[in-house]
Amino acid sequence: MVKKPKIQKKAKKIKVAAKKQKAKAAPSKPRVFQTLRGMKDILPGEYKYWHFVKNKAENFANNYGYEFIETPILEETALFNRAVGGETDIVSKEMFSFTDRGGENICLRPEATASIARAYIQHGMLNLPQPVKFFYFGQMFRHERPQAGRLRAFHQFGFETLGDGNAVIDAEIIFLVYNLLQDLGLKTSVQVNSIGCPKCRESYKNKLVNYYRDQRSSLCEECKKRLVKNPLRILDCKEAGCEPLKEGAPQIVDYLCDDCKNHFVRVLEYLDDAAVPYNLNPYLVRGLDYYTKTVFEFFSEENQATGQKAEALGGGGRYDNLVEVLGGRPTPACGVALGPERLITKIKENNVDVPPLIVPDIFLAQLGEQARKKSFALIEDLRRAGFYITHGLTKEGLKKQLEIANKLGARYALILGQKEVIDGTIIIRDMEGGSQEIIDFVKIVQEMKKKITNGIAK
RNA sequence: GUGGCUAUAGUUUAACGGUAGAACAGUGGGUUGUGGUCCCACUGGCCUGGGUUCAACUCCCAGUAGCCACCCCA
Repeated sequence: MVKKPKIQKKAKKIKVAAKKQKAKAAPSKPRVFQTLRGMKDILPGEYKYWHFVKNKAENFANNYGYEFIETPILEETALFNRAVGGETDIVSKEMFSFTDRGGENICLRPEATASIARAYIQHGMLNLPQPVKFFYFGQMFRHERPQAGRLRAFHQFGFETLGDGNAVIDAEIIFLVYNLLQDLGLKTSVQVNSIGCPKCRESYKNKLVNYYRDQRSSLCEECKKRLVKNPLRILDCKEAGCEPLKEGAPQIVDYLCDDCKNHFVRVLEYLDDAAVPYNLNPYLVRGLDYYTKTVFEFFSEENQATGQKAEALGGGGRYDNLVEVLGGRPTPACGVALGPERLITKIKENNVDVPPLIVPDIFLAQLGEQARKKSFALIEDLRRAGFYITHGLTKEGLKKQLEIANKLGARYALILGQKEVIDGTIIIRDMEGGSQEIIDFVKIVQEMKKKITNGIAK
């Protein structure tokens, strides 16, 4: 390395000093904050999509008899350890968990089913008529590397049925979600599998381990570990060495016990009867420990067609042992979760026609102080009469106000100026055609009722 | 968590080792009582920190964030 001449060094020093002084002289602006990684604001422009999805989901919940429930976002970390499983990815590497001021080990919930099972037990809901059916919608948190459609703070909504082990329940949930997705304008397909109960799964695991042990050398490193820890997951692996092997692997459906097999067959029969198209996927293994018997995932259809690797729009299954694992009485249950962010992405991609949020029926424009005062009272009258109304009370000039009315998409503008105040009249302007009529001020509410209930609006 | 790509007005973007132009949006005006078209003007920007250089928005490094792949799932 060449040493710099002294003069240059000196110049440098002066420059740095100058910079420092500049920094002092001009007090730096406060820094601008931004959302944490993987978290985002839902802005008004985006909101109609959220309203669309949430609204439809809530309607389905009502129609299918699911009651609304909200559980806290913070829970004891141990809850998920126990329910979801300490070895699962979600718990072992994706939880926002920390020790709070009281020394308690708590976390932001990574999913909702565990909380719902907890609530069911805590509030003695086994004493309610069974099954108990819940609908939830809320934020979940997973500390993952974010990208489109995978966030650290994201939403899930879902349907859970506790207290009934009948296969109809599984089918109904799949059917419900299938219909909901269609109603949202999304063509989807369902993949279904059964992973049996702990008993038959155990015997299947042995078969699977035997099969793979013979080919151990072709397995990837990860799968060699899985062979011991969680052999079912090997079926999920996409490594070049592992993937082809699953062709010859024993399939769990062939090893289900009578009870599990019957259950699965019945689920499929119900789906057939309801004409829900589904694909049997013997390799579908869900990543949460609490699942038993039926498991399923929903994908958008074009992803299947193009073979593009798809994120699931939703998934779920039966979890007959969860309540017991969490200290409750043995209680069969089944549920599903969906991701509104992903649904919205698809809705946009498919150009689904999403209705705008409330558009004002009426915009009231005013000119002059007297008119403004009179308008203030009139707006309230119109609101009470049930109209969606906005106004330009803070504005001067008609042009400006009509411009706003136009941008908002208001159907009618009411114009109240000095002239009208003196005459005791008001102008109704049809914003689409531009035609205007002058009405007696006292008759305006009645007149608007005529116009707007006459099928033009709402 | 590992690897790759990216970062310029509110948004989408252009150019350049000598500090930046556009379109759309916003504001004001043309029209002080009439919107959606048109015309004019204005506002507003190089993610942060370091380094190389006489000079960095530009090159290098780090941080941060976004996107992509893996992992996994919503």
